[in-house]
Amino acid sequence: MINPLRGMKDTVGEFSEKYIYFIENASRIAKNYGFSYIETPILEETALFKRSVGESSDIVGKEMYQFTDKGNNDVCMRPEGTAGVVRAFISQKYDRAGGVKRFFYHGPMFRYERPQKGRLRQFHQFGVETFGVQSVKEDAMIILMLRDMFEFFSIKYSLQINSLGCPDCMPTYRENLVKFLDSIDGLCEDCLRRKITNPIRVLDCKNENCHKLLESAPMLLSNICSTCRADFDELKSILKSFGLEYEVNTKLVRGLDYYNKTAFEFISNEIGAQSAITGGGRYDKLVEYLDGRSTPGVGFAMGIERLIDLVKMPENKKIGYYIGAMSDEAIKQVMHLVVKLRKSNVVHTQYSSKSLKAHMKAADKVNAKKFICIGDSELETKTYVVKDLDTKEEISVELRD
RNA sequence: GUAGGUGUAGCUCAGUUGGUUAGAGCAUCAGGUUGUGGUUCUGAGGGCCGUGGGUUCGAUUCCCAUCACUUACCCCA
Repeated sequence: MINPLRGMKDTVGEFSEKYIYFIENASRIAKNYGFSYIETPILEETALFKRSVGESSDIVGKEMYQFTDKGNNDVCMRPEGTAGVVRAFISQKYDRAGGVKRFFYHGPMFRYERPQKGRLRQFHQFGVETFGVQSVKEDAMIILMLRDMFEFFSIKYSLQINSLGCPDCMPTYRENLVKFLDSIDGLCEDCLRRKITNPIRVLDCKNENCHKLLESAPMLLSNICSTCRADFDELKSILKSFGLEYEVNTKLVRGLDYYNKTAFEFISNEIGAQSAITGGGRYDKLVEYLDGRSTPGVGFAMGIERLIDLVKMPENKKIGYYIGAMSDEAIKQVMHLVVKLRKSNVVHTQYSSKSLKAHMKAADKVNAKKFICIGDSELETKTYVVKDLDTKEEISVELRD
């Protein structure tokens, strides 16, 4: 027997029902907010992710499905969605055209990691990206849209926000932080490594000892420039005016190199260790890094497998028809009626003749609302009965060839 | 890579202090005297007890290895 690869799952059964429901409704809400659908290739040049996500991140460093294709190109399967969308934005020359573009996307992403709860090697993200809006009002609007989505799906969350600063204030802060880190002893192994590769992430360490050592570390938020500060204050005041609760987490860091200014995470405490169900923020320099004309950007990505268990589906109502045959002669007649009704209804049927009782049981199983059964007497009288399985009402209908 | 947990029917799990024919619930299928359902009753099918080796007269059970799944660390959505 051939099994699926480690960390790969089939989308079937209850998961597929929920998946479709999620995608349809998240898409609908995104459209209400002015986003339009974009789909980019799963396979991209490896350089795209090295330059955008950043070589210091584990994603690029050791988790990419990377290989050389038959044309000798260094390619990899996308580990995240933003890089591809930004690449497409530039490829379409939207950066030259100017103006505002809003996109939403969804689909599989690939990271070669050890699978655990809420983490697969092939997983699915839903995300949005806005290009060409410098105002932090867009950041706020995107966060408000997420609130709409989570409310629609009845998902409980908490929101954390932070500002990562900009190219004017971040480098200075980073230097100060490294100086501070050099001055202390006893950091864990991971932090010593992070000090070199991506010092900001030391702040995020879960090791208790490191936590203590970092209590007197310089904080990002108290070192950002006046522009960043003003934007962050405006973001907070907008969220407040919409009654959206948030927590400022000065240690919140995005794992991807391209983020600046606004960073946020939606967190659930009901799903295990991988509690971040959505992460996002601003990336004003990314278009430029990827050789486009400088264009600000902001967006988020949600991990669908992480939040799908929290999605509450509406109760399924009885819908459509069940049509059964009670004699072999009636099967053909049933098939004709089934095909006719399927032009505008969900219709279930079976190709074998069964007792009326057996058919009714089958109709209940598929949750049909209307029930039709055709046997010898129906063929003889040229009429059949449509029974409503909710109201138990029956109406007689003429059987035509 | 590291650490813990789990592998028995399609699914969820019992069980065997080592012994002939391995159980339950759910699901599936067929019936409950000629054609009115959702709860019920009866019956049937379905298992290399994860794989390989060891101990033993005998292993699904004990020992070793291995693989798979799972949770957690790292990282991230």
